[in-house]
Amino acid sequence: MGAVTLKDLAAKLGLSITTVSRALAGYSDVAEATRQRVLQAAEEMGYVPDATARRLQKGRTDTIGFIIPTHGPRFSDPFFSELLSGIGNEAARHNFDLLVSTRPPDTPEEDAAYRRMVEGRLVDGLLVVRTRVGDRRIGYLSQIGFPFVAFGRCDLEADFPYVDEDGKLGLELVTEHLIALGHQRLAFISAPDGLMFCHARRAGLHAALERNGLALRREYFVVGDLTQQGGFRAMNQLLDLSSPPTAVVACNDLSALGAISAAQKRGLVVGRDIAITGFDDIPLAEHSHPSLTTVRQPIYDIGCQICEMLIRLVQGEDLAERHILLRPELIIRESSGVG
Amino acid sequence: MGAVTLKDLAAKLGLSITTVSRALAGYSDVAEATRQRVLQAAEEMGYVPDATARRLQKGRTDTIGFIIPTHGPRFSDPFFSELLSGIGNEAARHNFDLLVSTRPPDTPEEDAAYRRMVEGRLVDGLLVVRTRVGDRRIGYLSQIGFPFVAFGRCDLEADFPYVDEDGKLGLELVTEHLIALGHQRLAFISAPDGLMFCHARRAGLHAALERNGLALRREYFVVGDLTQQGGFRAMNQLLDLSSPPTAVVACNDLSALGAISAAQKRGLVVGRDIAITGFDDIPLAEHSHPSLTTVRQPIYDIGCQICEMLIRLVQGEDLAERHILLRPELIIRESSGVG
DNA sequence: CTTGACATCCAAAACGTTTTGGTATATAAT
DNA sequence: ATTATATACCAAAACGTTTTGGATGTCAAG
Repeated sequence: MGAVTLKDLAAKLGLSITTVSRALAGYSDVAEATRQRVLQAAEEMGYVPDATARRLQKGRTDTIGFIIPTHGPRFSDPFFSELLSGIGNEAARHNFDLLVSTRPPDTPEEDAAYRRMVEGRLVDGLLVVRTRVGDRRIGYLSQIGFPFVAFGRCDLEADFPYVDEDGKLGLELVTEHLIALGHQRLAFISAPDGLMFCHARRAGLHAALERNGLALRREYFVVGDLTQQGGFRAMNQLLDLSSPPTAVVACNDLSALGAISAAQKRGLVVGRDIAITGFDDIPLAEHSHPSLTTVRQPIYDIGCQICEMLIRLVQGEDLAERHILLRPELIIRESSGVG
Repeated sequence: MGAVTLKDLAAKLGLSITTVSRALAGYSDVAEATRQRVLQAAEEMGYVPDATARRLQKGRTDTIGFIIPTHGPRFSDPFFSELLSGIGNEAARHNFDLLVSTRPPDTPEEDAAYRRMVEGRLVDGLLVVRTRVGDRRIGYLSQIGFPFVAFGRCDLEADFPYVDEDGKLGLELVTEHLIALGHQRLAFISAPDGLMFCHARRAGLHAALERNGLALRREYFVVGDLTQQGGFRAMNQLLDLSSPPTAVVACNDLSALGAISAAQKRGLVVGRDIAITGFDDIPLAEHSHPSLTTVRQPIYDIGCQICEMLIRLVQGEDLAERHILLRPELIIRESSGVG
C-alpha cells in the first residue's frame, strides 16, 4: 500500500528523479515530449507528492496555526465557529493547511501549545485571537520574531499586525441610542477581566455616559463570562437590586440572550419593561424573541482577513496595512425598546 | 535564525549525530554520563526536534484530519464547536495534532479536501461527522482502506468503526412524552434530506406515532436547514395552516429555538398554547425562554471518543468496540408544556 | 592468550522531495 | 576546425531525523 514516489515514476519511465521532478514542476529544461510522457505516467500511476518530504526540503510547511481559547468543555461560542469558517476558507483558497488546537486561555497548556507549534516548526505562522491585557502569547511571539497576526489590539509595547473592530465606538453608539430612548439607569454586563475587547467596549460606554452627564453606578457593573448562562446570572443579580436598571448593555450577544431569558422568566417584556443590547450580531440575534439590538461585527470576514494577512506575511510579501480598525455598525432591533 | 539541529548539538559535544539522537531517545547503549551531557546541552541550546523531519523518517504524521461540513459563511452550529473541543482536547492528550478544514458538504471541494489529506499523506487518519445517505466520504475512505472513525452510521454496505447516538429511540421518547401530554396533532421540522441522523429521528417519530394509532399528516412535515432561521420559517409555515399542530418536534435544538421565536412573534405562549421540542441539548437550550425540552447527546464526550478510537486505530491497537450506540436521555423542560 | 560478553560509540542508509552544478549532444557562428 | 549556444538530461547534495549494522575497547572467564 506504499504510495507512488518520484523514484517509482522515474524507474517506470527510464528517466532520472531530477527530470521527473522538474517535468512536473514545469521547468523549461525538459523536452515537451518528455514532459507529456511524465505527466501521463504520473496520472496513470496516481502520483501525488508527499507533503512531508516537500516541506522538509523547502523549509516551509504551508500551514498556519490557530489555537482557540476555550473555557471548559461546553464551549460553544458561535463567534469562534464563524471565525474558524472564515479562516479555513481563506487558508484553503491559498492552498494552506490549518492546524488547530483548543486550550484554556492563560494556562501553561496554552503556552505549551504555542511553543509546540513554533519550536516543532509545525506552522509557518500563527493566528492570535481574543487578545488579552498583557497577552503572554503576543509577548512570546513578538519577542522571538515569529510571524503572527492578531484579531484585537494589545496593551503591550510590541508592534504587530492586527485587525480589530472599534469596540469603543460600538458601545458609544449603543449607549447613545439607549440614552436617546430616555434611559438614565444603564447597567453593563462585562466579561472576565483581562480581555482587551471588553476594555474597549467599557471605555465606549463610559465615554458616552459622561458625554451625557451620566455615570455608571457601581452596582450596575456586573461581570459575566460571555456565555448565555453568565448573562442569565448577571441579569438576575441586576434585577434583584432595590432599584434595578432600565437598560442593560451586555458586552456580547450570548450574554445578552441570557439576560433576556432571565428578564422573561420574571415576567418582564423585554423592549418594553426593560431594554437589553448585545454585541457581535451572531446569527441567533436576528431570530431571537425579541430580536436583539446589537453591534455588527463581520466575524467571518475578519477571519478571512487575518488569515490572508498572515499568509502574505509568511510568504514574504508586505502588507498594505498592518493595522486595520473596522468601523462597527449599530443594528437596532426589538430588544432595545422600539418594537 | 535557523533552529538548533542534531548536527549542531553533535558538533558542540564532539559526538556523532547517532549518539545524540539515541541519548535523547533514552536508548540503553549510551553511557549515563554522556546522556546527561547531551540532555544538558540540548536544554541550553534550546534543541527541539523538527517535526517534519521526524515525520518523514517515521512515515507517520501523528496528525489526524477533521473536515467540518459547513453550509455557507454563517456557520455557527454549537454542535461543531463542542465536538471540535472534545476532539481537540483528546488529540492533545495523545500528542497528536489536528488538521482542520471547513467545506460545504457533498461538493467537489469537499471531495478534494479529503483526497488532499489522504493522498498528500498529511494525516494518519480522518474523522467523519454528520454522516449522509450514500456518504461519498465513507465510500472513498473505506474503498482505499484509509483509517477513519465516523460519528454516525451509514446506509452503505461498508463496515467501519463509528459512534452514534440512538436517534430513533430519542425521538420515540420525545413523541411518547408529547402524546402522554395529550397531543394528537404533531408536526415535524426536518433537516435537508440525506442526513442519516435525521432519518433515524424521523423513524423514531413515525414508530411512536404508529404505536399510538396516529400518523404524521403530510402538511405537518416541513423541511428546515438545521439553523435558527430555518426553524423560524418552518414554524411560520406550520402556523399558517388552517389547522395548525399543537405540538412541534424539531430535529435539532437550533431549529426548535427558531420555531419558538416564530410562535412568540405571533403572541403564542410556548409550553401552554403550543409545545415545541428539540434535540441535542446545546447549552442554549437550558437558558432559553422557555427552556427547551430536548434530548441530550453528550457531544463533547463523543468528540473525545471518536478521536480516541481513531488514534488507537492508527497506532495499530485494536478497538474494544467498533460500533458504539449511545442511549439518549430525554430532558423535559418548559417548552413542551409542563411549565 | 584467547574468547566471549558487554558497554559505548558511530558511519551510512533511509524517508521523498527540490535544487545545484554539472555533462553530453546537436546546432550555429566564427 | 574551432568556439559558442542551446537543448535535454542527470548525479549528488541537501533538508533533519531515526535506524541499521557494525566498530572499538574493556574486562572476566576459560
